Amino acid sequence: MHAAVQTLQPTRGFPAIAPRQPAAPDALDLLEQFGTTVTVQREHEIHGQGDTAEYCWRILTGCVRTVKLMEDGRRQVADFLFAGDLLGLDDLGTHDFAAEAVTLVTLRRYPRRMVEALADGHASLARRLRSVAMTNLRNAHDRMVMLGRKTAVERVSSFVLEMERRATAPGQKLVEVPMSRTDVADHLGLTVETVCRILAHLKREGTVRLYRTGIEVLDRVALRAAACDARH
Amino acid sequence: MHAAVQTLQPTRGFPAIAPRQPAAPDALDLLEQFGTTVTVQREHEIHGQGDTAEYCWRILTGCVRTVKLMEDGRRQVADFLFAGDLLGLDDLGTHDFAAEAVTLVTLRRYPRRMVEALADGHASLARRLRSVAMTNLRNAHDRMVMLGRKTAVERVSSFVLEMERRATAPGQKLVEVPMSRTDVADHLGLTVETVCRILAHLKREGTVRLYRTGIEVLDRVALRAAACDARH
DNA sequence: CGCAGGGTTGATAGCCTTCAAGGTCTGTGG
DNA sequence: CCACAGACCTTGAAGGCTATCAACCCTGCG
Repeated sequence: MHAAVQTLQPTRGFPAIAPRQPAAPDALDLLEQFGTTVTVQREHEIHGQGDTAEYCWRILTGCVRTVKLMEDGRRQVADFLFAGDLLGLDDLGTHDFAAEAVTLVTLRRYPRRMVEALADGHASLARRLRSVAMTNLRNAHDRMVMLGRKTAVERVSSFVLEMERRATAPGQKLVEVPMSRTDVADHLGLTVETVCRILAHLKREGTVRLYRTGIEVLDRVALRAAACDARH
Repeated sequence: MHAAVQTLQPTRGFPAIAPRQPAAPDALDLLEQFGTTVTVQREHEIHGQGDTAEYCWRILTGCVRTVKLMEDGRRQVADFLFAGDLLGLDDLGTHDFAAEAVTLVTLRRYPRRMVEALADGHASLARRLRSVAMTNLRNAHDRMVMLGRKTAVERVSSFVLEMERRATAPGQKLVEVPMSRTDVADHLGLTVETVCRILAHLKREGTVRLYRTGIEVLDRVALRAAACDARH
């Protein structure tokens, strides 16, 4: 959300997204003195599934996906994270999913041990950590409804709307969609082909326009209707 | 909407399940002085979706379901809770789902305001609250894999195994399944008919035996195989 | 220029849903 | 005690949504 900016040149490809609250005081600032800035190349791992949770991160630029794998290779993308989002705070001793860089990513890294220690002494930080976990839990519940009860059209439409909300640079019309169709499919519990077909359908209907790494929403009303009420 | 809430003593009917850690000191004990024991009749609401989060609860006996509803009536049961489980701790200002009694339920109720206040002064409680939220988050992630990537047979098999782990009285062979087939279906993202058919299938295979309000696992190896590896 | 990987589109198959009809159990009232 | 109503459960048949399989396109890159 704001983070003292590091000594890094802007990355090409994926634009930094402006923070929601430019200069609000945040209990997480307490961590700043223990932070280190790191970069991770695209498609590289930030942490693995089952890794001991030594660090947590705040995303400065780029896009991260959190992934759970089944033994036979079936994959579920739990979430996509963007600039300002937090990663790895809400884990017990080990990370229960892998985190991978979708684009080139810059992160601010904090030792979990320090987070825990500081939280013991600062109730405001403890509250903030709880709030983060609860927000993530709420999102997880929404996603359970999506995966359990929504049709393919509703899932894809919901996804586009969520990306519009979370991954659009201010003043931009274009929704950044840096992840592959496979990533989207594994996030929505669908196949690549189904995601493609539904995006093509939305395009034919004049609801969206598709670009190389982005989507433009042309008819937000129609998209919202498709997101919640695709069955007639 | 807090129907049928009354202070009362322990009920018979649904057997109490022994807590995991009989006498371990628990930071949540700090809340005990602010607790009230209440009962809720079966099929009555404990809190509604969107209610302000005034209270949280610990379940003493019975079974609770947490439910999210879509406008058109589609329903997702996020979780089933049993004796020893906590409810409503991991919400922000409002509950983002409803909690309903599946059976007659007895609860220990605590004011959220007190929880927050105590947590500010007791780091151990704050840690415990974080741990609860993180455990729930982890479960939610597992459920996302189930809903997004598992087949119907795998979901039902996983469900039976989970109930065996969470809802079996110690020394009992019978897995208590107090919720209706509809509840199970809405939990697994399936229809009632599919749940029935798959249970019947598992019965024919000799994997389980079905009773009125319970299931007996006859072949745990086969069930585990069906839970993770139903595709050949 | 050829190759590799991702994206798109088409045809077919299959899993699960939908629709329909009985069956079973429980609580209630005669 | 028995009959009956209603809710839930079970099973069958047919259809639809999405997956699977396959081919082709497009783009970036060595």
